[in-house]
Amino acid sequence: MTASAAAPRRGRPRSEDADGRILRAAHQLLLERGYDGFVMDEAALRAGVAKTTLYRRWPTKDHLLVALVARIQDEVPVTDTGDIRRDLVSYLTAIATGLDRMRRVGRADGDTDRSAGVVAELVAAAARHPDVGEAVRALFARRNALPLALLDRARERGALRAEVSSALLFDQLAGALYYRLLVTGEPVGARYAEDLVDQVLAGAATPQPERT
Amino acid sequence: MTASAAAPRRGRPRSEDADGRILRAAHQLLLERGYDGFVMDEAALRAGVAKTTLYRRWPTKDHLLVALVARIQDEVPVTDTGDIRRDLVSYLTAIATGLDRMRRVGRADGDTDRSAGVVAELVAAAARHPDVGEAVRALFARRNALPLALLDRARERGALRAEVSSALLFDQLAGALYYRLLVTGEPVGARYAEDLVDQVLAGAATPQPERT
Amino acid sequence: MTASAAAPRRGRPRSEDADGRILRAAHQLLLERGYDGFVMDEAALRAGVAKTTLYRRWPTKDHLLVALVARIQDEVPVTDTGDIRRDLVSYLTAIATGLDRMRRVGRADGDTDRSAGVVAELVAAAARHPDVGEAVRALFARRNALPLALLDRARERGALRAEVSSALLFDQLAGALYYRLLVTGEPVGARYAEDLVDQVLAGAATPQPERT
Amino acid sequence: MTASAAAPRRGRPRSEDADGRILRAAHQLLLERGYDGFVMDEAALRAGVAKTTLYRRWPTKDHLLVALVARIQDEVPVTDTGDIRRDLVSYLTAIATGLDRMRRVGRADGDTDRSAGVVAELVAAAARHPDVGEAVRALFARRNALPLALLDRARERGALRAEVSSALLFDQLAGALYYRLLVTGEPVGARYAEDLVDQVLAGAATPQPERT
DNA sequence: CGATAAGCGAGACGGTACGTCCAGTCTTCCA
DNA sequence: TGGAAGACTGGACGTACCGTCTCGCTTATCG
Repeated sequence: MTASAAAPRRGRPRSEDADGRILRAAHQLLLERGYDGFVMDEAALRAGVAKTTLYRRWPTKDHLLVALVARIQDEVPVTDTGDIRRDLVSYLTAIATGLDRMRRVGRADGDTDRSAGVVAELVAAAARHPDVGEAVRALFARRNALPLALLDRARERGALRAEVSSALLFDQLAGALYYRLLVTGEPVGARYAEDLVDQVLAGAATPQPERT
Repeated sequence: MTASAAAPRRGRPRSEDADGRILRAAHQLLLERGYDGFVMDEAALRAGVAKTTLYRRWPTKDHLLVALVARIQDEVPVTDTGDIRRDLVSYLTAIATGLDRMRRVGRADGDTDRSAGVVAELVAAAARHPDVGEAVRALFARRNALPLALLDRARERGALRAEVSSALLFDQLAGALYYRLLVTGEPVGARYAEDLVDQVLAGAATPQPERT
Repeated sequence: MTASAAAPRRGRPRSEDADGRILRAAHQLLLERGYDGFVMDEAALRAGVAKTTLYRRWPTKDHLLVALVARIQDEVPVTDTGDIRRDLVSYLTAIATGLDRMRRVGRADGDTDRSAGVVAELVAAAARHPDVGEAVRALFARRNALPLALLDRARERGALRAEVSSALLFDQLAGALYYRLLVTGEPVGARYAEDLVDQVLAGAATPQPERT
Repeated sequence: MTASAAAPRRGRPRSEDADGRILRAAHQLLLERGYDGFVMDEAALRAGVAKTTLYRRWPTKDHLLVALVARIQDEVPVTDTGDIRRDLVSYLTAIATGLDRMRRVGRADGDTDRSAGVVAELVAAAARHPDVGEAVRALFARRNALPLALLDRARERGALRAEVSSALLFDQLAGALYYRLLVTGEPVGARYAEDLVDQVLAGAATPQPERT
């Protein structure tokens, strides 16, 4: 009962085979060369596909790469054990690992550079094309839906204060991670995730009896 | 007793005049055209300087622009009124305003795109050249020193809990801002800054007597 | 029985139209500005063609200009009236005229400089790139085939001594012309051509009865 | 009896030491790199001299190199044994050898390219600057004075026909050599010199009794 | 003997062209 | 009409190298 009423598509249909080959080739090329070194001609060549075919599917290199990364990074596991601290830590650790893998893309093994690599370029790509920005934001909205729901549930069962905004809370957590990755370049490991969660949950201010 | 024995500088000294003209021209050009539209030839032309003179000072367009922005964005006012909440809010608001100005650079007035613009490009630039990354991180280290000191003082006088890490706390605050700007593209205004500070200070978890 | 099985040429063929426009524009530009003043950007601009299109066809400014001049200078008329003296004089005069025109290329009208101009630059270009040298030599081989044949015929019918080498003879004639043009800069006119031919034919030595 | 009345030169005199070092360094650099690869900065560096010092002496790279080559190539031995054939052959052989040495300048040993190398560039240099052209022509006038005198003497003593023009005769000889070197790139060896002289002296035309 | 004039080393500077790179479009032939 | 191949436009980039200029300093001669 797929709604598509046979959509009378005329002419030769797009090769689905090509789609796969392109994405596979693009993925590997990105891994080898990084964002800047990723060249459309080369991508087409490796996929055994004409450049036209690339551009028929994605209007821009930026579009292609954002789509590609969206595909790769889509799954972030969210567990709900009832222990909000534990769930958040494992979630953040997963993200941190993913980001760190992205960061190393296109680098030689010994490279100790702390810069943000591909992630930064994607952010820039989003900045260059409104629609790519839209896509990236949609991607993140989707990705973040689960953890946000997790936070909501935690609040509902009384593990979080009633006044707490889930969105804000999430910003504090994810933001710190991305800030480190994109801006200060400091490492983000499991330890950091734990400390972060602890401090976020506990709050920074000394207890204020009258504020209760 | 400064060891520098006057360093007998040989050859024609670099024209400080040129430096000024270049940075001024570059600044304006960046404002008008944005990162992508910023063209070295044009920058040289406007500064009344040969392109070689640009490249003698900065090996790359990325280098030049990062240096330029570093110059522009260097000053972020930090007040210390003794009321940590107030100080943080005003600091974050100042940053948010600065970022928002950067974001609009090179855009037509009516442009409603929520993307990160120049900031994202700078982050990407930092990702492309290790030395630019280094410079950016140094810049942020310098910029962040004052607010970090502010947090330290607040903790010392008992306004913050003793276990709180200033660095971590700062990440929660600045991170959230940058995350919104660079990734989700949601607006960051004064209201957001206030809510953020409140929640960060108060903590998310419900009071846990036994955790004390 | 030409083996070339139609070579199934794939992809977009090179625009012959572009070829024409380029060569026409380049020709005019060379006439106006001379070798040194000939600038690739300008040539592309005038031809209404991207610079890459130029470089796809000729790897270098030198290559382009040599090809261009080869095209322009290809035709040198050779007459065979049976009177070898007359034929040679008219041939040499034609060459001299052509060279002289080349020499004036890119010069203001009143310019009295006796230097070799474009011709010299072409020779230098040939010296800079082995393949250009090859092309130039091939060009001259083609150009010289006719006059050499003329000399051969003259010898066969007894107008030249049997021992005479056509190649050597040709060197004496053409060489003198080029030497004047390129090295000493003295003018080469019709009068000079006549005297040259006379002396070459007559020989320099006093008759040596015993040498017969 | 030099008219120069001590020319009251003021200021610091030019260092003759520098002159020597420059020319030596330039010579070697030219040999190593050829005309195109000869770079003023490098020449100055090697001579241990400021670029200014170069330009104070020669207004242009072309000027410097022409002066340099003039210096190197100045001496061509002319013998006068009374046997005009022999004298010419040995003279031409000497020139041919010199040219061939020039041709190989800046080339790797195995290089089989037949192009004219430095000689051609000098000719082009002469074409670019009127005064360099003048200098080159003066140089050749000086160089050619001796062989021309040789020819004159030969004619006077009856070894050459009375009507023969020395200048023209010389053009036939030297011209052929330069033509081969600069244009056709064919080798010029001792054998060629002999054949050339023979044919030039004998004349090409069959004896024409009535032309006497 | 100090003023003056030039030479010199070092290196920045202006200028200008070159050749390259790459994104994205267009044209041709083929399935 | 999709696709492969590859030429094409467009535009910036960074480089190269020439010849000039500006420092601070040195070396001569003149008054």
